[in-house]
Amino acid sequence: MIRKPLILLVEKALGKGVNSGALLAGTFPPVMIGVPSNPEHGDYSCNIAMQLAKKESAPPRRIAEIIISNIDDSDYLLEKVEIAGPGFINFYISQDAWQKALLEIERQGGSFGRSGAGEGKKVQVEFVSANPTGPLHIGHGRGAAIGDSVSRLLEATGWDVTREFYYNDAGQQIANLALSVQARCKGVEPGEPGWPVDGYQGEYIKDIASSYLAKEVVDASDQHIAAAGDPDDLEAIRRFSVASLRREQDADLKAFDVRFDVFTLESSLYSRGLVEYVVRALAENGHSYEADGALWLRTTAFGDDKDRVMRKSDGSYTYFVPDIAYHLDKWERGFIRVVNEQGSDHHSTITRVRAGLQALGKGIPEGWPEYLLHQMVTVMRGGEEVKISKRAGSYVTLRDLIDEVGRDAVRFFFIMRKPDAQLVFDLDLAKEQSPENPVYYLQYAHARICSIFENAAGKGFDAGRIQGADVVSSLESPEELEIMKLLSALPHVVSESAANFEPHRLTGYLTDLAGSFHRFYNKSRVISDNSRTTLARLYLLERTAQVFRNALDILGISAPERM
RNA sequence: GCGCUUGUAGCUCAGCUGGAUAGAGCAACGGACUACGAAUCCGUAGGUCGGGAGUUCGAAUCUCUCCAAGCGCGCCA
Repeated sequence: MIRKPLILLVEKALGKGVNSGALLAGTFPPVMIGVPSNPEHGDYSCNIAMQLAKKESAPPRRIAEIIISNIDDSDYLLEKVEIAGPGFINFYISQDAWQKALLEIERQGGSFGRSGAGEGKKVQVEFVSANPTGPLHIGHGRGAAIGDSVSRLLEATGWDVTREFYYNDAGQQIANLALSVQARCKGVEPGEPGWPVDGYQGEYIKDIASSYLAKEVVDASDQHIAAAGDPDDLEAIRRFSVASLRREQDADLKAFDVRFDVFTLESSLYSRGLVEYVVRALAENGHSYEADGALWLRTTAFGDDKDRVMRKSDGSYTYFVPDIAYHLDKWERGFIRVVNEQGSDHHSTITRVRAGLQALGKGIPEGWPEYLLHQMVTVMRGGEEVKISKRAGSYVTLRDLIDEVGRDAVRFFFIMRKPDAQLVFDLDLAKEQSPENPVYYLQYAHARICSIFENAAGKGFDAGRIQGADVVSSLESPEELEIMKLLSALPHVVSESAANFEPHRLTGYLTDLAGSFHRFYNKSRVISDNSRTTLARLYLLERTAQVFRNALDILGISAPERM
């Protein structure tokens, strides 16, 4: 909000410098504006003069002088401009500009922080994509939180987002699932004769078996299945089991407030003939060959370290063939961008999927689709690591976590660190609703502001109906300025978060904002005998609350008015 | 052995895409409520940015090389 006009000022100054002959013509690097770590160096600084020193063959400080002398600050954005150190240009923003920024925040209201940068173009975000072989666990939770936040960030920057969930409803894992349920139907326990190799041992398998025998009906998001109740009908068991688990996962996602626009079933790629089509197309393009009774794709031609089997000697396809078919389908549905959010344990699929898409020769860009990988979550309970094993049935489910910790805290914890760093989830700490928990820290800030508004209302002040233009000039204390500076940074933080798929930047921003509010609160009284100061501060806090709500909304976290 | 990711204060982590004196929260110690929510604030202490070399005006950030951890490296998904 301040940064952009500043960049424009510098760019215009460069242009004027060229016109007057003081600077050499040519292309300039993009103007970068940074925030100095030392506040004495101004509100913003620019290093363009040092970057140009070589090209202009002039000392950076002289270039900086030329730029400064050509700056036309007609809107009185700047208090002063200085050259410092080796050639930094330090900008000191006028109080007037910070104060006026508040008026702009009020004007933009709920849309402040958002932008139209994506121009309404279509982007698909695929995430979670858990197979229906068990409830969602804590790892899926991280994927759900990151995927949903990134989707919201993309929406906030003007993209038309489709949230998509892909699941494997065929194949070996599902066969195992069906066999496990069947064994339970027949009263076979894990380890006993007749228990399937690699069977799923969790309690939920037993539950599905008894529901099946009781001929229950299951309604999942995309399926309506009535149990046959016949323990010998493996196909009926498979369909019932998948639907049952889909229903459970739907409920988990709903509890987490994560919704999907499209569910794609792997089986549909076969039934629509897409898998066969892809295999044929790859063969026709000369990228496949037969060896050892199998059909191979020459992925080494596209950067892989070895070729991969497409069709096994038993005639079935390996998982990555439907994956390619699925992504071709995404492309043909018109998504110029696709973001796949998944666990980093699947990172080896990236090369294969992209290789397959390149081999199809459809003109799909090499870097398409984009991938966003998150590292593993380790769960600590009682100071010990909880081992996650789906087959043994011992793991923390997402549902347990939400029930114990609360949806907002779980979401916040999952996104507060950059996705590619491992996450230690300390259950005991997260359950403890203490101030160590950063989500309480910032929700408290919002609740505290709302509480001030209530008090103000009791004294006849309506924080929502203050004429900002009349009072903002009273806002000039260091604490007030600190808040104003942070507020106007929101659009930049949102666009950077979205561009890099880094929701944690926004959580960090919110923690900073909460901190500067709490500092202000402890230092200054909002409601006082001085009505002009009171009105000005209420006006400032009204904008602050707005920014909390806008930013928390982009993260899918609530902004409670009391706690 | 190869690939991806990570390594920053005692612990958990930031560090705005190469900028100026590396930051925050916990934990430790010392302070602040007879007024708007003390779920808060202020102060003190705490560092070889894993080690080494290189690139340049300038490196936690880029390159190379070691060391350590996690995850991959199936005719599993």
